[in-house]
Amino acid sequence: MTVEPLRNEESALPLRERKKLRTRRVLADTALRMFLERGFDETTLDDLVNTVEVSVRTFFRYYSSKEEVAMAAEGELWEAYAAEVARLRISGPVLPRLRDCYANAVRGLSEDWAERYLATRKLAARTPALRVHHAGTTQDLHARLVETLEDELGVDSREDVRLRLIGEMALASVRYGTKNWMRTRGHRGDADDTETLITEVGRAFDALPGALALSPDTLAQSG
Amino acid sequence: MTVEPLRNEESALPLRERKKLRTRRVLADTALRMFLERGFDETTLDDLVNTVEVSVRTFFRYYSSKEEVAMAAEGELWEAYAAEVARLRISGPVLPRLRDCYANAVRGLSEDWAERYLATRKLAARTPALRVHHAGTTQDLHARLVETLEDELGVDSREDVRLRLIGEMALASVRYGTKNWMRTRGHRGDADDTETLITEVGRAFDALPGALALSPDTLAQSG
DNA sequence: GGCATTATGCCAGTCACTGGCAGATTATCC
DNA sequence: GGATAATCTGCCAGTGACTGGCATAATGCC
Repeated sequence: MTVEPLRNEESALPLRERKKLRTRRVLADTALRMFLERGFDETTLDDLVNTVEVSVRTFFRYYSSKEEVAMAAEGELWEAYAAEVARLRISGPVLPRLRDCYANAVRGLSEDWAERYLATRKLAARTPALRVHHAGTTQDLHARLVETLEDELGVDSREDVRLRLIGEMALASVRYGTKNWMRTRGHRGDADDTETLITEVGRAFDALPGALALSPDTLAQSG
Repeated sequence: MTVEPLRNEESALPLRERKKLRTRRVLADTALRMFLERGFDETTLDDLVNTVEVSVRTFFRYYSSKEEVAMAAEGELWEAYAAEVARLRISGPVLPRLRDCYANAVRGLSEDWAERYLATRKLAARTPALRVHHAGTTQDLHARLVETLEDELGVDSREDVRLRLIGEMALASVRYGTKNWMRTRGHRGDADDTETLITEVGRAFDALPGALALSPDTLAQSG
């Protein structure tokens, strides 16, 4: 297995932990590369683990499915977003805070994340199985967000459906802001990719009131 | 295979078509019953096809996956909803029309649908694989709705993100209205289940503006 | 009744995923 | 620095979802 440089300063960790971290990364990076080159369905897990020189059994100790390793970059984002919302102490309107949390989460990710994320989403766009997986993880994230909001606001989401709805709105904004980001970013990989992503997602958040009131008459004022 | 009565008046169809329709239904009904009794993961496809006395190969000519046959009732709803939106000619605010479409779609479904749907959703609530499948089909439905709205409104959803957002809002309302319906319906199967479902989903639609403006200060006015 | 069409069943195969156990590697304690 | 405990990894054999190809059977049509 090719030894790759560590992304952050986790060199302080014990040898065993560093090795595990590296295996995780090599698996995700190699998987992404192979899936993009040959296609997700056309690449078997055997292909992947042979390339990385790891047994199948070991693979499943790092990732719970072929889909998960493909979407590892998105998983990082979801984790960061959930953590950011968990730290939140709310006063004032909730939705703008959820938007801020997203920005903070993205800014806290590692240097090369944006590039990997863009590649991941491109792969998902052409792979039905990954779109389904994406939908599933998004729903899981929604459940976590709502649970956090329940604790923070002291409201039962079964009693007040608005908690669930606002969670959906936030995640919808994330989803379609990201989609627009992918379109604008095209094929190059700029250094300020993350800031563009944050801007696009912010735009989607801001478009929510307009979407709610959408009618043929209001189509003129776009956004 | 036990011969079940036809649900509607499709007796006019040629024999072959009636048989196919019946096989489809027996598969879905038996699957739902077995999954509820023994659990989704614990019931193999072999168990199912042996019970229905159909070969595995034939099963996959009717349903594309084990998940799909389990969620057949939801599939009927999604089809009806998409068809209803496709018939829509919009003037005035879009969101209330999407709510009406849902009501019309539900009212157009067959007599025993509500009972099967409730059972389906209960099963999905305790089966991770089905929750993922549900998320996936919802996303597919969203794509169809947005496409329809694009045609109807003459707007490109890539240019105006509000189209996508309003689709998400509608489907979120459907999702959480349904969740509340399941809670209120509990275990019995009333005759007016469908109207209660429509009412609950309507409530969720109406809660959207309040969700958008949600803040600790507005928590008092629930719904 | 005969022929074209279409549905079904069987077979053999691929691939994702899993439990259990043996062997290797790393951490820890003296 | 060497023994021991904890952990990680690989191998094996298996299950179960899903598929292509081909022969057979049922149905529709005349």
